[in-house]
Amino acid sequence: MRFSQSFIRTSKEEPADAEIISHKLLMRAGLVRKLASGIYIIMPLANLVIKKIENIIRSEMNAACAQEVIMPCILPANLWKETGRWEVYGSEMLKIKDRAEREYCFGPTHEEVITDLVRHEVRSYKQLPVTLYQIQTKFRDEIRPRFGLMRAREFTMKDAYSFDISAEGLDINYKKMHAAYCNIFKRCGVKYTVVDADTGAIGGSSSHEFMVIAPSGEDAIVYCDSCRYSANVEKASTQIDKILGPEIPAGSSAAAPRSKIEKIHTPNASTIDDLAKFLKVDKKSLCKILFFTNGRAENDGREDVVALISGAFELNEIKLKNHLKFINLEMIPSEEVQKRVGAYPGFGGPIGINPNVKIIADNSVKHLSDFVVGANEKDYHLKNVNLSDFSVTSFADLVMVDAGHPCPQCGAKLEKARGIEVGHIFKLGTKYSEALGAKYIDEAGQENPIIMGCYGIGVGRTMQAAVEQNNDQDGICWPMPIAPFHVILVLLNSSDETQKQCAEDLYKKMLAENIEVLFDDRAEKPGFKFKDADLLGIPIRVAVGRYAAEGKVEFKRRNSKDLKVVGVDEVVSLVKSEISREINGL
RNA sequence: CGGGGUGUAGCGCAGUUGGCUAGCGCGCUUGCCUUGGGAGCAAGAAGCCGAAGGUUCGAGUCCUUUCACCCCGACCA
Repeated sequence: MRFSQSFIRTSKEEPADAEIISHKLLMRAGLVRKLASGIYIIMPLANLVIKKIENIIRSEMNAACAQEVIMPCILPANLWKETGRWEVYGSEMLKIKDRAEREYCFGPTHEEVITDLVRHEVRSYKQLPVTLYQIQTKFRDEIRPRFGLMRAREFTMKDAYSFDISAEGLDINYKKMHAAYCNIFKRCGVKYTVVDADTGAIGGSSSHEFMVIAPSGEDAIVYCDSCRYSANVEKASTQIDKILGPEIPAGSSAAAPRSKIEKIHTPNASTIDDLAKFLKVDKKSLCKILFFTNGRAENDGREDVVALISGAFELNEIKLKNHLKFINLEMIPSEEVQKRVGAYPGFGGPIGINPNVKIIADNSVKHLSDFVVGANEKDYHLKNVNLSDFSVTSFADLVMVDAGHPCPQCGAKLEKARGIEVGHIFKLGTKYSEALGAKYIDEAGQENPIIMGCYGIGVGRTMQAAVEQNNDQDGICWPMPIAPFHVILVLLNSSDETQKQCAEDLYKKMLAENIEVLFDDRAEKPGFKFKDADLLGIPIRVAVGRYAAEGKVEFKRRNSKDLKVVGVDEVVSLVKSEISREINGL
């Protein structure tokens, strides 16, 4: 490609609405353009990168025996109503109607469609297992799109679905996909880590996320250096007894009140920190109360709950939401807490509240004795409270794990980092096959639901994550396997006939050798071209300049300061060996 | 959806005690000059001042409504 004829539009000025480095670089290097909030045009250069990522994905999927299909992006509503997700997915789904007022959505994910396909095509165990995938445009009407392709509303996703006759079969497929994903991200040249994850709206029994580590990542993860445990904080657990001491066994003498409950005056101490300071005790011995609701109207199935947790921890709302099986979880507005729950915000406690309100307690509460709770009266708390003083509806792990907490596996201190979720794999089990009646007949002639897994990769997000991880103050530094071009050939002085002839010859030679080369033949000054070359981040730069008269050119790697002057006749083979080493050697 | 903010040339911005012809930098066009890290000079093109309504002799500027976009939260590949 000749730069002079290309549709590459670079800019030295930063766009006003980009926050993170990769978004700025994507804009400055002319890789993407925004059409509307969360909706982007992929420019020619970015398209080259995306096609490379897609082809890496394809080769690994095919190697894992997955077969590519293309499902529609406009999906009929009835399938979604069958699984109940027409409601559950809610306003994140873009719903549309045709001229006959029939309802459709623009597909946000494809479990329903693929399961519908398989229930019609598969009858016998002999047809299983099978894994299908597609690379296709999705639309999710995100509440807040941001960071360019990082959280776009319209985006390209690779989604794969496996169908098995047994849990063991699913395990095998899940491991295969896990390995394929590792290969894919490694081949894309990004540093990633795999973490235990929450399954969210997709559902299923277990899942792992593939995270590209970057400070700008939207997810927090914790990991353990000594045993390699790692998890999204949404999912992570810890060892409570290492922090609070052993659990107090229910019904034992220790669980019985040791001292009488005592009402204490605690003026203005309405937060855990204030209260701990006021009472001169550790936060551990306090019990925090939080008020939640499923957000529905009073006469439309509203359910209010309170959650209890040791003052030593923060509450993880995702864990609570999963435990309650709520579609929605919101905090009750503090001005309504008294009326709805019968507790006094800031001085709230589980004793004496509205008996219809469920009390969900974190497991950490089992480790507390003679603790402090609010008295449900302004400026008063109760001390010497124990679990036997009120009735807990259910216990659950509700802890938000943080850096420094003990690793759930080995007890070492956990570290915290941020990551960009580029891939997510799920063991779905029979959630969709049962809802849609996707069954097979086994050897004994029995009908059973098919056991499913699903596996997603955000293609555009992976591209941007690669930029987020591979850049410097001058621009992008593409990893070789996904670089839009392998080489940028820069003619430094286009009015110098010797240089020009030399560069044109080299360009032809490289094309003849099938080298992916961008030829900067523009009549610009050298400095201008160097800046563009750095911004675009093409891994190898060959510059034709003042040494052209001696039959020599300059060879430079984007991610190194070293400049080599090499003969025109040897540069092509040098370029070729660098490219093949980095693409095949990874 | 709740909270905060911004809409003026392709991009980044100034101009808002109402006033005459709406400006600056970058980019763009033409010419000259220049060619090793985003050169210089000269000439030029480019704006329904987000949209609609109102107040006024007069609105980019004031009022009302509306739309779009961005940031903080929940959601996700």
